[in-house]
Amino acid sequence: MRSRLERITSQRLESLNRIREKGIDPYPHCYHPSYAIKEAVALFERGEKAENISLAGRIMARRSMGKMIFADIRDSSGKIQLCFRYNLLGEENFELLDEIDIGDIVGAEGKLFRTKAGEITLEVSHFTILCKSLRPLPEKWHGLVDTDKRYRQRHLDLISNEETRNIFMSRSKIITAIRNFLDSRGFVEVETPVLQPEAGGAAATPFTTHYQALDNDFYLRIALELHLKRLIVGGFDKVYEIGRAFRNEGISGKHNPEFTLLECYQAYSDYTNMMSLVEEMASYVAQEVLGNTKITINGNIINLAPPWQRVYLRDAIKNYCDIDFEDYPDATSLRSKMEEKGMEVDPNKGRGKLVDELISTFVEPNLIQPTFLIDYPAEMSPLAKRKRGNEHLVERFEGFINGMEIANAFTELNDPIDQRERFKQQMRERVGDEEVEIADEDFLEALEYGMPPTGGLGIGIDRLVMLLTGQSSIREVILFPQLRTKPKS
RNA sequence: GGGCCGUUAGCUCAGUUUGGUAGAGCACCUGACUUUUAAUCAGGGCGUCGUGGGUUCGAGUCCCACACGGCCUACCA
Repeated sequence: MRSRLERITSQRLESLNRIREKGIDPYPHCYHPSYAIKEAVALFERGEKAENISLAGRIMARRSMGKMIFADIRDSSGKIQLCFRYNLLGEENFELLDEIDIGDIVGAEGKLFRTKAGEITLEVSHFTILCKSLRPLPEKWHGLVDTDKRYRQRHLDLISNEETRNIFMSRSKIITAIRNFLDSRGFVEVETPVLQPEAGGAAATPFTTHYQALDNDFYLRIALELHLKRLIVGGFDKVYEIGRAFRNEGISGKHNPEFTLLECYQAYSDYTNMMSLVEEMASYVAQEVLGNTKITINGNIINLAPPWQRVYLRDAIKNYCDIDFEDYPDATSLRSKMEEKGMEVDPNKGRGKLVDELISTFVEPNLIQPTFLIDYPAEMSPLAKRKRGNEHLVERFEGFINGMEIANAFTELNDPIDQRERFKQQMRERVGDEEVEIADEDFLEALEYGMPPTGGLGIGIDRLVMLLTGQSSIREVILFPQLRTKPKS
């Protein structure tokens, strides 16, 4: 027994053969429409002549009236209605329309007019089959809804759902705007290795791979930091990289194992300069992409315009959970205080990770308006420079918007002796199999040549896109999010 | 990793309470129609009910296991 799908596919294959029998190539090599659909519509609306124009796109709907057929086609710019008339096309061409289905891609020439109902429409004088589609598209009212299919078959999601198209158009515009912003300020974009002998620059579990040519196990990078700082040593005073980082950790609505990270470093700067950079960049990007620095999420109006609120981390934690981390100088005492508060605490966590837990549990959910948390405990941040006047703290901030961490930045540690000591301290204080910063000799040696005072910044691009497109799942802003392999049926 | 919910036609969904021949809309096929636009009208056929076991005279429906997905939770950005 044949399924519906098999019937439809075989009907379309028969149609394909009939097209070939007429001497027509159903898969021609190219077609050059004179306008994108949106341009053609704009032309017509301005009252300019729109005759002998050509358009191309996928057929999304078809309404046959007998001797007249309406069809909607869409290209990446927009949608337009085509009108095929028997007396204009002639019998042979009009009958060829029998072989054209929803989902096929066509080119059409003719002139634009406005129908009685007021819709701008191309009256087709000639058309060309550009690609025969063999499978039926998802349903026209609801589109493709099933999340599993939407992520696995993103092409169908993009064909069917305008919202999805808009999100990824926005994503592209956001990244372009970031590049424009940084380029205009004299930053140089670079590319550094994804495959690394040590996974440094953050504390996270890396993916491992084997480098055949070197007969060595390698890691996929978990951050961009160390190589970029080596470029600062090399004299690139303003550098950035937008690239994929990989962390072999949980998958959730806010985490994809491979994610896009922006890191930028500016010599002769400190973390206060990076705060200004973040504020200005975020509001520039929002203005460019949304035309506004105010965004609405979950009914909250969030204003990205500078200045963002600045709160000392110590004060924020005191404020939201009444713990002053300066009263607890080691992991043991802080852990018992947290347990006293009824928290279940992983005994493998060091003091830095414990403070991090206080932030994410008590503070982060409350930071809806853009907020910088400032000055972190030194053991949380082995790559950051100690705070002027308080050696237990480092000059670091994280930027939060809508209860989500967006940015992380510090005054970069450029004292090679302290840097070496801080790596050692990480290893010393490591408890169990806790992930900590790995000492990277190439990086340490570079620092010994001298790195100018430098401000550094990391921004999770996927999360920024979530924010600017109003999405609550990271999978909605990544074209092909990580999913388990489906078993073969 | 843990908890809850879900998986039925190419797509969107009913049907599961109370076991008794598998349903609708879109899409598709045939016919009518030269201003439709969720076109309309008449007719048509199409299913490994996620997978594998079990209970039963009989399972889409009840039970067990597994797979995949969603949300929450845990680690992290």
